[in-house]
Amino acid sequence: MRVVVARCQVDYAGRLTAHLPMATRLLILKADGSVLVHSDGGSYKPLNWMSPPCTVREGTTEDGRVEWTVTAKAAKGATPDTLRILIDELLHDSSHDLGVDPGLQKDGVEKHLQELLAEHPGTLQEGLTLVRREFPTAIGPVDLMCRDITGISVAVEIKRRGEIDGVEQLTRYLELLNRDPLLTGKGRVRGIFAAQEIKPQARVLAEDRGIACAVVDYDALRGLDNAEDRLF
Amino acid sequence: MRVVVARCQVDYAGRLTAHLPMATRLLILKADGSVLVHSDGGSYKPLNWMSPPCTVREGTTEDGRVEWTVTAKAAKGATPDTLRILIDELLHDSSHDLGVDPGLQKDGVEKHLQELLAEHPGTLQEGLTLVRREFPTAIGPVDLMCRDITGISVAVEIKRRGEIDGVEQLTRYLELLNRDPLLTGKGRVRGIFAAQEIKPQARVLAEDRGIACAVVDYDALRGLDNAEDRLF
DNA sequence: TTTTGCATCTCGCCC
DNA sequence: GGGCGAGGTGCAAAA
Repeated sequence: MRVVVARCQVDYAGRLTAHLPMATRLLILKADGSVLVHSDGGSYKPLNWMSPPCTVREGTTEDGRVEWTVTAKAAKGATPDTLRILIDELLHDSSHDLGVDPGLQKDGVEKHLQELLAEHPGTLQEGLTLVRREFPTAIGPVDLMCRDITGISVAVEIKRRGEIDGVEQLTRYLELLNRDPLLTGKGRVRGIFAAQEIKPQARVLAEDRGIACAVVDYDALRGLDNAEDRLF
Repeated sequence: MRVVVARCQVDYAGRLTAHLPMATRLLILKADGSVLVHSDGGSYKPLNWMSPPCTVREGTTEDGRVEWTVTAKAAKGATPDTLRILIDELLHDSSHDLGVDPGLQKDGVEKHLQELLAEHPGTLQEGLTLVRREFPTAIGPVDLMCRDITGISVAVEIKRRGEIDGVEQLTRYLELLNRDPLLTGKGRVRGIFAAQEIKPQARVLAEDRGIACAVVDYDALRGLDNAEDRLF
């Protein structure tokens, strides 16, 4: 990895064109050829960049300044994306051998929430029992298929943040599920939209379509789980 | 901006928990307190990070190693996100004054496509004329509201890539627009789904709902525009 | 391999 | 400040 601080000007041409006027920035050249251009603010997104696979060519302009030309591997029949970095003044330049990174270990995303709710469907609605997780349909799997105390089927869609498109998704599932006589024997399939946070518009749309909303407390669910673990 | 290369171990606790085992990485501390942890590969996304606003506190562990604790500004009533970086060996450490960045100038995204189609609605369908761009409705603006040769209103949704959620969006608009007697005078409002590329599933859904699909040639439209410029 | 859907998404616009 | 849509989205699991 090469780390450079330089006064530079950057031009990108590809799916869009973008231009960065001359200013001091941090330039990172990774081992795979990818390049990042960072300023001293903003979030993790660089001002400009080139994703791998790509190649960097170091050249010199007519007036003797260094210019890097980063070229992406061209897609079939298209002009490849290019990033031109014109360097006016080099303030720092160092290279480092980082080796291969062992990678990130994550925990606590939607899958985990689904596991916890599959273990404790009763927290969504009194008496609800699990039929199966990832219940397959022609347009994709329903997160949880359950049955309520009266035997009616209940489809549960789980999101971390409940927004309007999640309600649309559940609506499509319900439309399809309600054509299946095996599921509608005891009455029309109901829907529950479960999320750690449900946006107002999503709630309105869900209620308008007769879909129940359930706000899920992740920490409390994890607590339930740990409590049971201690019993066995 | 401080640039550090170090053998380090990183732990994040917040919306999820994540752990990075001890390895050599690039650490960037920006002027606003934000921190990025990069490996020598992947794209522009860091392995781990903390977004501003946040603060960094440099401390020492019992065994004498340096540890940075990055704490995000806490959301109301929630435990704040934290990032702990334990440094085993410092391989590089330098600070640089970058100043304020003048920022990125962009050109050529969806807005431009919308402008071009607003100029040339006839390329979507013979005889189509523009009523207005960003036609307001209660659930958001319709990209283009047009009228066809028979006087029927036509709502156009424009996407760079046409996927299923775009069809859903247009469907919601049409549902609403068709309740307005001012628009339905000459017949039900029709929909056109316009994109540079339309995914098969989106096409099927659109046709199932009586929505026409239009694949847009961005370069050809730009050509039309330039040709007209030359006439005046 | 391509497609699909989530993300500690980020970012910008408009209310 | 919150909501919503777009992104040169990135990313990984599934098909």
